[in-house]
Amino acid sequence: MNERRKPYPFDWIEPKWQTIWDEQRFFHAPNPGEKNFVPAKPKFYVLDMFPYPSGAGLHVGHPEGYTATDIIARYKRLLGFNVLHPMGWDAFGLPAEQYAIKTGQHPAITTRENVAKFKTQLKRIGFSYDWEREVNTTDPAYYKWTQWIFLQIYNSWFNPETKKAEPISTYRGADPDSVRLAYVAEVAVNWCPELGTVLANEEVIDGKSEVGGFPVVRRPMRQWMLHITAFADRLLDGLEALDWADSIKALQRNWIGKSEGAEIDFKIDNRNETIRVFTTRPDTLYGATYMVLAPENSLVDEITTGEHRNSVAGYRTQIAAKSDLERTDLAKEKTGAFTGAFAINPANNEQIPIWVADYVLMGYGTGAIMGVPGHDARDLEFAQKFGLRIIPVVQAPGKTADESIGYVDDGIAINSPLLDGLTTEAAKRKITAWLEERELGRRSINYKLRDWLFSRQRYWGEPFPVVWRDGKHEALPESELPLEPPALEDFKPTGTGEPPLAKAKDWIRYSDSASRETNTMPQWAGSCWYYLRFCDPRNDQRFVGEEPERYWMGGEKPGGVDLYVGGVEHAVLHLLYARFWHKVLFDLGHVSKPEPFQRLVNQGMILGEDGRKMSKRWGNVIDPLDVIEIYGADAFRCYELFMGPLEQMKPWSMKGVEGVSRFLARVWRLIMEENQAGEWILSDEVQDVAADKSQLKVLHTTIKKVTGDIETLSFNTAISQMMILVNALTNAPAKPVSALRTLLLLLNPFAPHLTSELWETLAEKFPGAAGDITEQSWPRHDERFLVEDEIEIVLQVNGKVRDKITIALDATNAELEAAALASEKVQRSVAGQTIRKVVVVAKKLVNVVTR
RNA sequence: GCCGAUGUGGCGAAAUGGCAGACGCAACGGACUUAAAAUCCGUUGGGCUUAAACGGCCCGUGCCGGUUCGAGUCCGGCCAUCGGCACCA
Repeated sequence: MNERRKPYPFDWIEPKWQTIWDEQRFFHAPNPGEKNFVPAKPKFYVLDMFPYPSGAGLHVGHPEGYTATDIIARYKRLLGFNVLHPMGWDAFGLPAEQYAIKTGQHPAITTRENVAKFKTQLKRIGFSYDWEREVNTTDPAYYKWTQWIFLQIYNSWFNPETKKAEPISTYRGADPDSVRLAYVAEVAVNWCPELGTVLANEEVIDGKSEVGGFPVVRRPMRQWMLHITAFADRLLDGLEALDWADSIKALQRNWIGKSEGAEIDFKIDNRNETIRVFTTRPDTLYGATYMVLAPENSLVDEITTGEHRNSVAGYRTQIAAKSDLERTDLAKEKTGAFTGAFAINPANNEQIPIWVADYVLMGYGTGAIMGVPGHDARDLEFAQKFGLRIIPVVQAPGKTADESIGYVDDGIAINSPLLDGLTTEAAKRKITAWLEERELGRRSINYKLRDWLFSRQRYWGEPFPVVWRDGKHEALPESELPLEPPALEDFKPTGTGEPPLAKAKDWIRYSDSASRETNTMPQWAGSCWYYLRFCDPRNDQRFVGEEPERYWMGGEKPGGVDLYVGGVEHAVLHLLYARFWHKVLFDLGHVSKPEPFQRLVNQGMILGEDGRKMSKRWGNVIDPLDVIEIYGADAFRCYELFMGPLEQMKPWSMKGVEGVSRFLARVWRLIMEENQAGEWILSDEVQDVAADKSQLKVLHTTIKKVTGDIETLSFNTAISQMMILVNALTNAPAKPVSALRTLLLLLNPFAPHLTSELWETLAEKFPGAAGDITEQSWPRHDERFLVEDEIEIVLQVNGKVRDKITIALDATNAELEAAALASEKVQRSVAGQTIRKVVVVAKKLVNVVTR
């Protein structure tokens, strides 16, 4: 596109203002006590999920949320807030390491290059970040504090009395290592041979690695774990007071997966041992006709009797050989093997067989269940396949006992001497109390949430500040932080499960008697607390200064960050992990708030023009810089949000960008015109005249709507309303400069370059508005300009519109009714019918009812 | 299977229980132009009625029912699409 065809000269306006903003530090937010800090202003902390700087650069999906937050940031500044709006880099991670393996280039170099690229792109869009607060998780000055926080976690335990994290020194037990919030355990991990690392459950999708899609197998390994499950209840309860979408809260609740029930001990027949099971339906105990142990349950070997040893061993081998994918395949039939052993049902002392089956998972509950085929779909299927007894013990409403087999909801207890006639709820209470009295069981709560597998066998991550001595781990002193990873030539996995750091023999050797931990932390670590570091990013004494933390994370609500915007893909893990760390830091007194993020919004994905997910494969990826080249950054920003509601998934459309670009050009031409020489000069039509009544009405309607819409993040309708205003002003022979200035202010958060330039141009000819547009105040609407003397009233007959009349605003209901009945069209519609009722809605409508 | 979200013109989408489709795109017509682009103005849910215009009428927000003077919006029951979890006892 050549110079002449640009709808307005964004190509020089945009770089001009970006330079001014940078040089004059317009968007730098000083901390309390620093120069230019204004204590009287309220604070607003608006945060984006910081990106992983990949080699591919930004695509149009990233800036959607970033534009939304930037509009909020600019709007809040005009409203007189101290705004914290930072950006940084979540730069540890696999791609840079994989690239290093392929090319030998150190991940730090790749990361530096990618960060530079991302930063250039973000700056080109005109975001008002305070770049002086930029952080990078791979910077030793940053991960020093990531390691420090790990030590806080390591040096804490969860006190069940106070339900809080406390320093390990307050623990009175014999073995503190057994209760630390960071502990080492031999666990079955998701080992990915291809990546040469273990993965968290969350990083495994359908038995394959989330990154790369490589096969993942189960394998026991010694791993660092974080005891997040201790906080399950608080993570659950804390959701209540947060302004998050219900759907996101539901995802977290679902992930935590709290279920209440009972543990029940079944005595093994002829042995002095019991099998403990967890059930949410203790009321169905009389219907428990068999038990099942998970194949990995260590009791299996002990109890299996002679003639069944071969079949059980065979079954367990067969299951062990299966991948996770095969095991969780729902379509398959139930399988299992009888152990030959029996247990005693504590309710009725009946002997019931003990089976092994893979539909019972070792990782949930106790790794054993009581089989109640009458009222559990899985147990029913299993019992039917293996011919086990099925007893109905809960009667479904309106059904016979036999018809109630397979009924899994609440009903009335039957065939249960102690419980007969009780509702499910009452029966649960009674049987639990009965079991507790006899010490055969107890109330119990189970969670799906597992402890967080926190170690990775990688190079490009934070090393653990831990050394091993005589087989025991101990923390490094704080003075040795940051602990930097060793320089390596070869980043390849060792293939044995030993991390790449194991290759750095000198580095590992800490002293004659101690050696360093060679695992590194997962990528989640750095992002668990970056929002805190932004408050005080250059502090080298503390992970965040107390005063900046209290100021920026302050406020009346429990969460400190006022608005957090990012992709829904982080709805569970990142947000749960960050909340967990935050609660530990809160308990230990390091931060002032119990929750990190008060209001959370997930932006929807942007699809390609073909309606498919953007991907290289479809060739439908849109590069923001290509769009900006043709239409400018302001048009790009506006289109990102004009497309539709922020949270919705929606397809990209270049035609749509063009439409928005036309709108901005119309704004430009409201104020500017081309002279004979083809130069843009201030238009003669811009005059210092008062806006007329209709202009004032649309202007103030726009102020009101845009303000309300920004608050609710309804940016698409805010832009629509500004289009209406511009359309209304376009044909005015004289453009009142006051109205234009208001328009520019309203549009400024959306199109900051264009409006800055026009504001400056207006100021040259029309005095009275000193300073840059970003230094002005947000306009307020005046209700007086919205009301009219006369108002249009809709006349309905039986709910259908028949006529419209214009009538005085203050017309009484009686006058409205009279006017409606006088309408010729209404009379025609009601002719020959009896009027039964007339509904009058003041200032809106009159409905004449004849039925 | 469970949980959640969504369903409105040719397309992206608007609509405190009160005129369905604002605004934008696309399309069509007009003005300007030698011409095109750009720009400006106008038309645009479907159908019936009418020679045409004006006017009038009917239908229409995934489907079926309900509440209401009045339902895209509230309630009940389905269907479809997308997302999450998934043998979680």
